[in-house]
Amino acid sequence: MPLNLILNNLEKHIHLTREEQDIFTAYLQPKKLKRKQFLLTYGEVCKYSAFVTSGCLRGYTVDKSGIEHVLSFAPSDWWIADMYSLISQKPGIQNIEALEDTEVLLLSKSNQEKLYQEIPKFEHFFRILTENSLVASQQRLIDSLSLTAEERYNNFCKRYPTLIDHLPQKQIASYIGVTPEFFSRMRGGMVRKR
Amino acid sequence: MPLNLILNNLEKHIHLTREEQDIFTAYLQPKKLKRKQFLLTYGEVCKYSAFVTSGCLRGYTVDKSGIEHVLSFAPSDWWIADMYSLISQKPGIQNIEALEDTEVLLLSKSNQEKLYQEIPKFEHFFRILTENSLVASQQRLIDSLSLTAEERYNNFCKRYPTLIDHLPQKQIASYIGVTPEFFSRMRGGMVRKR
DNA sequence: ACCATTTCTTAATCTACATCAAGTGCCCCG
DNA sequence: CGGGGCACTTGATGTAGATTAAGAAATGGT
Repeated sequence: MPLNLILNNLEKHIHLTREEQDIFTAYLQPKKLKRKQFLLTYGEVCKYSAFVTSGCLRGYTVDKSGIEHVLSFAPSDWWIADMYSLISQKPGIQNIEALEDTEVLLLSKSNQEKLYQEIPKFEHFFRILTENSLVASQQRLIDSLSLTAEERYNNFCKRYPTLIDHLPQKQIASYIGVTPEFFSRMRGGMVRKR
Repeated sequence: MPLNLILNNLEKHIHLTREEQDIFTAYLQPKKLKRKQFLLTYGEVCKYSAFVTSGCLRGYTVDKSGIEHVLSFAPSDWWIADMYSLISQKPGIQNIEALEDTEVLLLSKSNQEKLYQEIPKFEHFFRILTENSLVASQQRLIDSLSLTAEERYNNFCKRYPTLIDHLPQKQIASYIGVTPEFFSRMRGGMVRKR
């Protein structure tokens, strides 16, 4: 049951009373997405944080030559949003799309702010969530600056073993920052070793 | 006077009473660093968030072939820490070094946590600070995936005009992710245009 | 003021990865 | 159950930026 999943997710960092759980869940809005349907598109203002209860989303940008760059995957039990747009309430730069039929729970920015007021534990929770995202983002930047494509691929396999055999290769290629062609070669071990 | 600088910095997001200011400043620990002195080195556990009141620091990692990658510059009025290590309290991956004689105010992790308890506004402040870092880090990742070195250089010039003519070129080269040699060419406009 | 070190420039060559092109297999939808 | 697109592979060629090497200029410590 989806509400259990999100309550357990919160429980990783904060403990809520029964009443607090009820306040929280009343702020949530469930939504179903079909494969290839968008939760958010480029230029839209991001108004929600989304928590995935089943399926999988991807967040990506499109550069000026039309190439897509996957910024994040969100399988179930993950949060996703275009943080830039959510914070600034300016038109965003991400598309968030369902890679398969997916169910999410939406928490609007205004409800999120109400939670901060009403139950300060939520400010604590989202601070920690954001800190962890920051560390992950910085690590990915370090990897992109200092590792080869193959090393990044190996890291990805170690870190996201579940995603690997469940996602189209081109999505993973885009995430680690190579073309599908080069990715295919790497997997086949056809990149020359030294 | 350094305390004013940090209090104004807080004031960007939260308002403190006089007493709260006093509690806060009592938790701070001033420290002076000489040029080339380290605030933190690889393998050390990061115990402090540092706020720069004068001078400039840089945070960088060294990859396995010995190449340095600058992750952040911290001129005065900026916060810096090895977030990975600060959060996990595991040995860190960053070196934080003074690029010139620098003064910082240190806030220990334990004092920071005390502030969260005693004055919840601080949790709010650091949540926002972390959110902004996250957005900046994500943007930098997007840039590194989708822009050429020259475009990243132009962005850097626009975003940090003050730093540009005040930092050694090789530091900027490292930040945008190119060799000093290539950086020099770019600046000279010697990279062939099309 | 001076020397040593570091920083910056310029040039020749090299390489990881991209691009372009073609072909194969497969999966989804009508 | 058939076919049209999409995902993947493989090969030939192109290129942004790295590496190596060397000299010139700037800088800072004594």
